[in-house]
Amino acid sequence: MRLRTGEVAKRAGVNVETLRFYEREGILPEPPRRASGYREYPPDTVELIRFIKRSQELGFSLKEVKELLSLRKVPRRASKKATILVDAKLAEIDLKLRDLQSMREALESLRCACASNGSSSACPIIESLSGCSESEERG
Amino acid sequence: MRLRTGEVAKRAGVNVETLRFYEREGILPEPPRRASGYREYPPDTVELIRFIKRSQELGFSLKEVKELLSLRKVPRRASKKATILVDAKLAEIDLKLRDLQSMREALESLRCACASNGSSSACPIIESLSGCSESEERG
DNA sequence: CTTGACTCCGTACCTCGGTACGGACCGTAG
DNA sequence: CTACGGTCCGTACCGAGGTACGGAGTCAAG
Repeated sequence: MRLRTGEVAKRAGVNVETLRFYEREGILPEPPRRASGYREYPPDTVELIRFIKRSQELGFSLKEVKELLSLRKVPRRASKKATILVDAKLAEIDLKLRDLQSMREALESLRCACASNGSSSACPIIESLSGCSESEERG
Repeated sequence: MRLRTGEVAKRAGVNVETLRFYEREGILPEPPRRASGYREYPPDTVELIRFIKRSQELGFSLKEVKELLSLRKVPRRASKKATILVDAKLAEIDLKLRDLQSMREALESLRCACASNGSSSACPIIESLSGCSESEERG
């Protein structure tokens, strides 16, 4: 049950050209080919692409996604360096989680602000993400 | 205590040109000018820019950031439509939070997998974000 | 064995989010 | 008054992440 480009693209919700693009960029592994040259993808390629797309929505670049994916196939042993990389990613994710959470709270309070009157001018949204306490220098 | 472009840029950690770019795009409001034409920013512009930058790291486009920012100045009354927009954003954020959380868990378990042996080939990372249960059609 | 949809490949092009350039003007320390 | 750095503006360019095009080969249905 192998899939061709069109089918994979349709199921994953992306353009066929995108598959070729990812392959060129080394993000998607080169699939086996028929004699005719047609690509034949294993079905779980669809999940892989969805993962890529979601990661992008979370603010990761393709380069970072590639990194993330490379973690799949560490040799189980001798992966102390991998662990370090994982820890770095975890920290990054935790930061995103915190930021997202405080943006959420800000929006929530903004929603309520329509009910309660409010004459203050300080904006909770901006306050939520403008902090510079923990992590300066991350641009 | 108003700031000029260079100072704002330095404090916010962006290029001076970026300020002009944001202004052109209508993301940053046009600041007052001196007689000479020099921009004079209120100091909280720095927070605003930091907000923009962090939002981008969370996967929001400049267009979305603009939308988010527009929520600041709804007239407190008659903002039922704004509430709808806020709710949409909240849902979007919740989805990001869930995805991020499950990516986090996957990475965490991957980290442990180095200690425990594991002969399975299913990858927790991809599994974490490949789900299609709740929200098909979000590309 | 034709037709129409699908796939191949290379190359060109596109949007987004900036960055850089260059020539003129401003502001202030010496 | 002269430097020298900051700022002005318009325009050109850049990298990331795709997207489109066009000509040729493939494959399954009729």
